[in-house]
Amino acid sequence: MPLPVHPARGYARAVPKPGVDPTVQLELSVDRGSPVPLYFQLSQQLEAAIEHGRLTPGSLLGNEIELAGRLGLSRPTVRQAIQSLVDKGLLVRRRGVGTQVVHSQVKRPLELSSLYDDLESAGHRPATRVLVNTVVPVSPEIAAALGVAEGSDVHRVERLRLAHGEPMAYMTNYLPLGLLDLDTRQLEATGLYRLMRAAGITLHSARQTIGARAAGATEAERLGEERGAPLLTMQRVTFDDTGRTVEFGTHTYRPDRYSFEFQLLVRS
Amino acid sequence: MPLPVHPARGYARAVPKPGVDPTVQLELSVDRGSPVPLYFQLSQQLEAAIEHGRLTPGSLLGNEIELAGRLGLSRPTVRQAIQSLVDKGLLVRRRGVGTQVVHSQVKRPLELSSLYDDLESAGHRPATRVLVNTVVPVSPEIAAALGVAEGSDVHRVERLRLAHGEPMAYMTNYLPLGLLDLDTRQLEATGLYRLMRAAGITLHSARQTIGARAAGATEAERLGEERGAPLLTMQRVTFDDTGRTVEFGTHTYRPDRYSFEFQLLVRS
DNA sequence: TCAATCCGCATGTCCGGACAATGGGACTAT
DNA sequence: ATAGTCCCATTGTCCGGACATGCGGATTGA
Repeated sequence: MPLPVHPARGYARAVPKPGVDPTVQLELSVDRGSPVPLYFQLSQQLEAAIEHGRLTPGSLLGNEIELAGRLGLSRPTVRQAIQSLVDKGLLVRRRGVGTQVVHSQVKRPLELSSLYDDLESAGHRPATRVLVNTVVPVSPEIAAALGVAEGSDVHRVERLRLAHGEPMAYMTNYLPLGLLDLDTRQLEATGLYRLMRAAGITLHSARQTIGARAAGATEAERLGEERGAPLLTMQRVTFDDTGRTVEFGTHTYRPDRYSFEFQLLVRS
Repeated sequence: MPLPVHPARGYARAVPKPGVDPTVQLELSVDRGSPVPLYFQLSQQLEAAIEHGRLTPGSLLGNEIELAGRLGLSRPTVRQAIQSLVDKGLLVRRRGVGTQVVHSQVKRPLELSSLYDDLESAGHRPATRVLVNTVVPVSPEIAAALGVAEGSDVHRVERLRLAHGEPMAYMTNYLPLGLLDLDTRQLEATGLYRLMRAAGITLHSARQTIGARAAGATEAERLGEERGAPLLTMQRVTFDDTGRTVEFGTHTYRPDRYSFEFQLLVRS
C-alpha cells in the first residue's frame, strides 16, 4: 500500500479489511405498537439471526450507537437487548473492539428442567407409571430436607419413567401437603414440574447432587437390571420464589439409557 | 400523629405493620473516589449484608427510588446493583410489591470450576500425580471433539487426583498444541484451569456429560477399585471466549469419594 | 358477609445525554 | 526491524427524567 504522507494528525479512514468481517447488515425492525418490550423484540431477532446463521460466528455486531440510530432506539435499550444475549452466552463484548458472535455451538445452558420435558422434546415418548401415591409421616431426614416439622405428614410419590417402553428411571419424591393435589392420572400424563407450575408455584432454584452407586436387589429389579449394576443417582431439593421448599426427590437412572448433558457458562 | 380525618380521596398513610418486616435500615455507602463501579460497590455491600444475616430472608429491600436518594445515586445505578443479585438468585423482584431477599439458602450456582479448586476450597488437600504428559496424533473422535484437523498432534495428559492421599479421580485430557505449555511440575501443583487462565485464556463455556458405568480392569486398578465397581464419569469440552476449543477431557470418579453438587436457577 | 372497584405503590420500560476506560492500530523514533 | 507513543473506536458507567404496568389493599356496593 503506497500510504501517501498525511498532514499532521490526519489519519486515513479505516478501510474494511478483506479478511475481517465488516459490520453485518441485517434487516432488523421493532414494532412500537406491540406490547412486547422493544429490547426483547430486538434480542429475539438477534438470537434468531444467530440461530439461522445470518450472523456468523466471529462477526462483529456493529457498534451500539449506530445500531440504536438505525433502529430508532436509544442506546440503553439496545444495550439491554445485547446484554441478555451476552448472559445467554451467545455474544461477547470487548471494550474498544465491539460485540461479536461466539464461535462455538452454544446450546442452552443448564436449566432447571423436568426429565419429562427433556425426554419429550428429544422425541422419546416418555411414559410414567405411578407406583405409590400416598401421604406418610416424614422421616427425620426428609423433614430436614423439606424444612417441615418432624411429626407432620407429606406426600410420597414413587414413579417409574419409561422411554420407548423401557424402564429408565425410578423416582421417589416428597412434597409438603397443601401445595397441590397429586392426581395419579395427571402424574402419569405429565411431569411433576409442570403440575407445580400449573398450580401457580413459581420455581426458583434447586440444589442437586449427582452420583453413582451399585444397585441393590430391589432397585435393580425395578429398573430391569442385575444386582450390583452401576446406577446413576440424583437427589434434588427444589425451592419456589418465596423460599418455600416445594419438593425433595431421590432418583436412580439406568446409566446405559440416561446421562446428564448440559452447557455451563463462566460467570465473569 | 393522631391522624385527623382526611377530606375525600385522602388515604391515611400506611403504618408499618408489626407482623411484616418494614424497610430494613442498613448502613450503606459508596465511595465515589474508588475506581470500583458504584453499582458494584452497592451490590457487594448488599450481598455481604445478606450473607451476614443483616438482611434477613423475606425482608423487603425498600424501594429503589428512596434507596437511590439515600445513597446519592441514580435509580439506574441502583437497579443495576439489584439486578446483579437477582441474577445470582439472592433477590426476587415483584412489581408493585418490592424487592425481597430469597428465603432459602442459596449457595453459589453451578459454575465452570476446576476439581482442584473445589477440593482445595473444601479443605481436602488435593494432590495430583501426572502419569502421562505427551504429544500424540489425534484419534478421529478427539479430533472431532477438539475441532482440529485429523492428522494433527495434540497434548495428552493423564492425571490421578488424590484427596487425603486416596485416589479419587482419573482424568484424561486433550489440548490443542500452542495454547499453553504443559509443565508436569505445574500440573502437579495446581489445576488445569488455573494454568489456562494464567496463560491468558479466557474461559467461556463448556459442554458436559455426566454418567456412570462399570469399571473395567485397568481403570479399576487405577482408582483402587474392583473390576465391575460403579464409576461416575464426566466428559467435557471447554471453549474460550473467542470460540476456540481449548480442552477435551474424560474423567472417572470413585462414587464413594466424589459426587457433583450444585445449585440451579430457573431462568425466567 | 362477600364481591366488584378504585387507587397508590413499586417495579418495568424507555429516552437522551455525558464522560471514563480500555484495546488495538497507526505512527514515530530508536 | 523493533519498541514505544499516541490516538481512536467502542464499550463501560452514570445521570435525571418520563410513562406504563401489575399487584395488593382499602373502599364501596350488593
